[in-house]
Amino acid sequence: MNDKKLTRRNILKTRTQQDIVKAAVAIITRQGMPALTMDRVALEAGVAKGTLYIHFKNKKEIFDAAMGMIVEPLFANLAKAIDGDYTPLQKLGNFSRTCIEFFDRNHDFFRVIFFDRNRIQEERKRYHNLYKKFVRRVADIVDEGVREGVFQSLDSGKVAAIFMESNMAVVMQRLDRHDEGSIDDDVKLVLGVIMHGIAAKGAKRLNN
Amino acid sequence: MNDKKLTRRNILKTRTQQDIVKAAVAIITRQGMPALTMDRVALEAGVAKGTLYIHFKNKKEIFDAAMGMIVEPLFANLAKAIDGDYTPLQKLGNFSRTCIEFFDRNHDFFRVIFFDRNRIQEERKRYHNLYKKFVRRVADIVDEGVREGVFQSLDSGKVAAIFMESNMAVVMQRLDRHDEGSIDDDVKLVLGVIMHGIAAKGAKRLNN
Amino acid sequence: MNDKKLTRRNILKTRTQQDIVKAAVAIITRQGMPALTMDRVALEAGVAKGTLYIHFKNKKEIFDAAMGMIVEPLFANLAKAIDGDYTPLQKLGNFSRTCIEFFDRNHDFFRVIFFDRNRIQEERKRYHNLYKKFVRRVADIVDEGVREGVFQSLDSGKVAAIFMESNMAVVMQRLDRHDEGSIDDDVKLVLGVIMHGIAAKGAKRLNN
Amino acid sequence: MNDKKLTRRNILKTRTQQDIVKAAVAIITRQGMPALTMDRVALEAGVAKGTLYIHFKNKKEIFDAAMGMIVEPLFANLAKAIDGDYTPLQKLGNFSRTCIEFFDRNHDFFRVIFFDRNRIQEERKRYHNLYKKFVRRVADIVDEGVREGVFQSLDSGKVAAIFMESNMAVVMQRLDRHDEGSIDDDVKLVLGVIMHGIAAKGAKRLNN
DNA sequence: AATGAATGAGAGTTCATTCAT
DNA sequence: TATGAATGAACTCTCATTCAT
Repeated sequence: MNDKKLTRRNILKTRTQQDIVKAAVAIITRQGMPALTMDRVALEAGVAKGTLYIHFKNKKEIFDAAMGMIVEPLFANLAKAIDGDYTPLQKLGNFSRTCIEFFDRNHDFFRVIFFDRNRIQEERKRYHNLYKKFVRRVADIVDEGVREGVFQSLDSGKVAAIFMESNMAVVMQRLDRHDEGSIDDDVKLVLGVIMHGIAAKGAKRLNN
Repeated sequence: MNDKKLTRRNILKTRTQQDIVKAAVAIITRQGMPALTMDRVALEAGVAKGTLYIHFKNKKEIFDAAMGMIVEPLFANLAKAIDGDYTPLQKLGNFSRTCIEFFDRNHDFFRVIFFDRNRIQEERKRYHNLYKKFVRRVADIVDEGVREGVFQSLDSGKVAAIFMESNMAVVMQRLDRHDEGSIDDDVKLVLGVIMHGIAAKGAKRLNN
Repeated sequence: MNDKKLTRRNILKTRTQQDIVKAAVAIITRQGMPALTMDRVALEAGVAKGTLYIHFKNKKEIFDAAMGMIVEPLFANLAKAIDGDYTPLQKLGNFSRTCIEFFDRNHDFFRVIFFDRNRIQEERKRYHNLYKKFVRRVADIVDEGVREGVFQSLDSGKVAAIFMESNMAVVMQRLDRHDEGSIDDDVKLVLGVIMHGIAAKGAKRLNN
Repeated sequence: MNDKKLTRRNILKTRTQQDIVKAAVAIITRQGMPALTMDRVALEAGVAKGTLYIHFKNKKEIFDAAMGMIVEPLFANLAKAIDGDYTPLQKLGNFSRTCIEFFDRNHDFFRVIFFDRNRIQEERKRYHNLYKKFVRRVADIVDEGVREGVFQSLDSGKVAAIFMESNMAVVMQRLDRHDEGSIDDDVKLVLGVIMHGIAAKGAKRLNN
């Protein structure tokens, strides 16, 4: 019993500590990350500013705890999704489902992170709008291909987004690896995957 | 004479404006976005701080101009890439090439934007590292599939990134559209595209 | 029994109080006076912060007790040194010995108090260095006088320090007494004492 | 003319800069060093807090400037006093006079530094009082010696202070040099100087 | 058009002190 | 008596913005 109490404490720490982290999450969710100031956290958590420093060494630790509270479950679930005794294809499926479910569950939070409803950083809004415009135009291309019978009939907006993000995936891999290899090869890679997927050539199709 | 003067003035004004924007880009590139302060921009541009406010309404406008200076060419090129008289497939290829070329050309800038070389905000580093860890684990799954003969042999790191970003693409579409439709369907969509691509079923393969 | 309990309590209370005071002394000695915070005292003493306020009214009282613990013995010994049945000269000798012995015994503590080993307040360091520079220069003057045969051959650094502090002694007496009397007279006083001492003119010399 | 202006500027810098330093000096003088906060300096100087950071990098620089404004002249004069073509004895005399004059001139400032009229650090007051008590007791010893005909008749308070500070001079030399040499020798040194001075044995007395 | 000193709100952090348990 | 979480004022420092020159 005492044990349980202690364990609980260890996991959730103090009520106040929880309140603070929750406050941080709420602020990020409602106002965006740049709004995360110690004053606001204290106000939202209903404690004095000094109290924050009893429970956390500094702002970074509060931020980390807030991110952890949101994001850690994702990574935990993701790990579970691909660690079991599954075929590679099943693993990809699990991964995909876990991702989508997770962001669905936390949509308020991530809508802010990604599209930031917040005041200050609305600079991105403009680029977000431009981005959306291009998604639409790529979707038009997809629709065009569907009409011409060269593409399958799928949700063209989502397909367009997949295509664009696939390019970004390759771009970021190049950036991160400091890889300045053949652009042609990477274009072929993206196009190949988008057009024909990664399934082995003789493999039978997934049943949808 | 007056004309000349005016022209000169216009050029000079433009020059100063350009200097300021260039300074902003240089600071972001070298020191990261949180280092973008008016003081630093003025110093880098070789003008007084007050001068910035003659040419730009506020910091946001300088930031926008800096982003514009970098990003606008991308959107212009992207537009060119898909506006001409091409087949849908060619358009996608053009789009892909334009993207990769562009980020390659501006890799210094975007490495900072994406991976945030700077000191203070290294909070993200942790999440970036977690992300990279998962890319590696998904790449392992891909390799596993290759060994089992169910996936083609491709750069598994890039394929993993494409897969993960494809999921994010769908997630963000859902977020943006406030679409809470069937998760299963979206999992199928992602898996379908990743496995078999979007090419119409009878279509002949791209030649690589 | 109740007696015993009370006694015990009294001892325990005293023990805790002693622990606190010892902790304060240790912190000052090791880390300097600005490091003397209630948190650190509590940690060092092995009690909770609130406990400090049971035994002492406030920080000042802890500081006073700590200073007292160190300095009181000096004043006690000093009193003993000059209270007995000695000649004036013997008293001065006792006084001198008591002083030097005392600071020797507590050198760690006073090196911090005087020379401020700590980081933050290194402002003083600069003035301390200037002071030391002047001690050296005055020592050079003393050495010069020795070579010229007008001064005795003594530890010129210590003599220089004695001379400089003698001036400060007079300065502080003037300050404390709000004495704005003849500067010439005080210069003569210092020079007279430094050159010929205070011994009555006919008196025979101390034997060294 | 422009030259003069520039020179002036270089020496005195901006008016505001002067105001700030003066404000710092005033605060130290009136309220003691711990009262030197940026808020108070700004208030006293009649500028905004942010303005302080235009003219000084941080608090330390303001403090240094304030100390410099007061103390630098002393060191400059002291240097002048001992650098000229004087006999060693004259140099000591010049030094002494410079010291006393200087502290007389800045008595307000140094009374605070030494005896601190301020609230917070009144801890020292107690020790200052103890110190004064001992000066009085040593003065009594001196008077006793005078009556017994072994000491000359001088201002016994100042002589007592000189004696006590001479001991401190030796103590601090020992502390600073980490010198743990013979205490007896140092007692003899102090007593010797106090009793007979440092003049060479055959030298003729100063004329007072 | 250009300057740069001045502003002032607000940031993160520290710490002596209080008080319910 | 002992605890330690909570307080809140005070601290140093940053920075976008204004404005007289």
